Amino acid sequence: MARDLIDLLWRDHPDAPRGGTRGPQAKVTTTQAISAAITLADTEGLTAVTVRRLAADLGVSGMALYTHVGSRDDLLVLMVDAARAGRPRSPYAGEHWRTRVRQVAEADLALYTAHWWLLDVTDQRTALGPGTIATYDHDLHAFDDTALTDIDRDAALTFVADYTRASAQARRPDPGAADMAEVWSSWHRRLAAYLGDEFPLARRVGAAAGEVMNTSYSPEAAWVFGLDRVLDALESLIDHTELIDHTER
Amino acid sequence: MARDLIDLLWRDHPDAPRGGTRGPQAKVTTTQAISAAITLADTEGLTAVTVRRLAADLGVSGMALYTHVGSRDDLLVLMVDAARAGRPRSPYAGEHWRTRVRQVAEADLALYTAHWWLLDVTDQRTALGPGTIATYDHDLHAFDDTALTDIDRDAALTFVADYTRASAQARRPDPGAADMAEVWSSWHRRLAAYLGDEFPLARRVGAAAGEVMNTSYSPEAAWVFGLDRVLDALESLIDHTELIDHTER
DNA sequence: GTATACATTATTCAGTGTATAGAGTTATCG
DNA sequence: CGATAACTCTATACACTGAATAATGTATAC
Repeated sequence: MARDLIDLLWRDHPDAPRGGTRGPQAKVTTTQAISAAITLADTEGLTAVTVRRLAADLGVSGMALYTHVGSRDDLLVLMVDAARAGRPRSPYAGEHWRTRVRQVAEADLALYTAHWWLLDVTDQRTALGPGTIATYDHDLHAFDDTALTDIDRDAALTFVADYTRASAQARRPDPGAADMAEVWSSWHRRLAAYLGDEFPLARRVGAAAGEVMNTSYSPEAAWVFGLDRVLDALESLIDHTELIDHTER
Repeated sequence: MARDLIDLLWRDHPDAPRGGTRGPQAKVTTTQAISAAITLADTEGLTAVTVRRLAADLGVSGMALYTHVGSRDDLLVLMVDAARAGRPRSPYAGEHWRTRVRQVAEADLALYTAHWWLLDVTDQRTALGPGTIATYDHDLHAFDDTALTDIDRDAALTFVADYTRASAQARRPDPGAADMAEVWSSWHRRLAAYLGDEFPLARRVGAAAGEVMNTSYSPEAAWVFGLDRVLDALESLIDHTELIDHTER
């Protein structure tokens, strides 16, 4: 096989080119390879998703994967689209755009939480996949009862998505967190010596923020609060647009 | 050598451990290696910064770098801190926090624009470097005339920094952009066939956003507009804090 | 029954970061 | 001065990575 990425992304579509019937039956399918790669990435991170390792997990040897997937980069795109396809796109609960957009942001954050490696894939070609497109369409509908132009609607969604991505990045359980703690405990004395009396503000604020991180601080609260700020920002845009819309007609 | 990262970060500090005087004179210094790595990353991207390639650029052979740098991961941290140390931290022009924060965001964006690879380094240990700390301190002072608590001040700065980072990511000149155009031109027909009549909203908005991207649209305008939204969001936080501050005294 | 199409495999190549061992150079100490 | 210790640099080697090639095996189509 080694079909084009676009055809692999849409492999469930009726018009997608299917493999011929001749030859031995394939031990694994593209879909199986992708889901095995996803569970592997979920448990051991994206760096564990090597061709050999994934092939071993599938009981197949190395190069056999290239029959079903094209390249490792293509595999990553397929993984992202499969993950997005699995994100809930249930009908919106609330009537107001604010509750809808909040719903979108929370579904997005939940997706990152379930698959942190999504933060590591930046390949633009994911935009061509059915899962990504379906999600994009669904999310855009959150702004249905606003007067935003198409371009502003896209920009607004991007704004929310970027905030969500940044928040997810901040909440991400760092596998090197233990290492960082170790690094800190062995170096903070020397760092203090280097700092001396300089940068009192940075030291005070950094210490406060750091303590809050390590103790009773709820990332959930920070997330909700920040999201409210984002929604406030969008509200000013949306109200402004409606105003213009009314006055110019 | 192979000093600890913390000592290499603070290598210009008077108390930093210096190398002994014995042995042959070093062909390269840590600082030289870092700046060579930065120019290499600027021109060819971070993936071009391999140990062998950088060593070749310096006229030195592979393993010699480990005398001055410890590991490639350490090198990346040193590169980031050096870049941050070079960011202008001029005294603030305006009196109002809004102009100050805008100044910070724009300096940050300029730094990303000069060194796109900064977006690729996520190592937490950069927080230990003098350049990073000095920048953090400087940026925190932008909120000096507000009543924000230390924790909120840190959160506010993070909010701005995250928006700037996301904007930079969006504006980043993708080296695979030509490839993406090629991919698009060879696949958009097939994609259209797969899409059929589905997702009309996504297609309309996506087309509008895509066209705007390729034509007369100014990313500068989007940046300024989004930054204004971010500042609006902070304003509601700051005003609210001052209100509480006044009433509770 | 033979030709064709397909899946899978072992082998191989060009990369990567880095551990190890050694060679060469220079300041310091007896 | 000569020996030693400290230091830089180099070559070699190892365990990885993604991927190209060619060969082997297997099922369908004619």
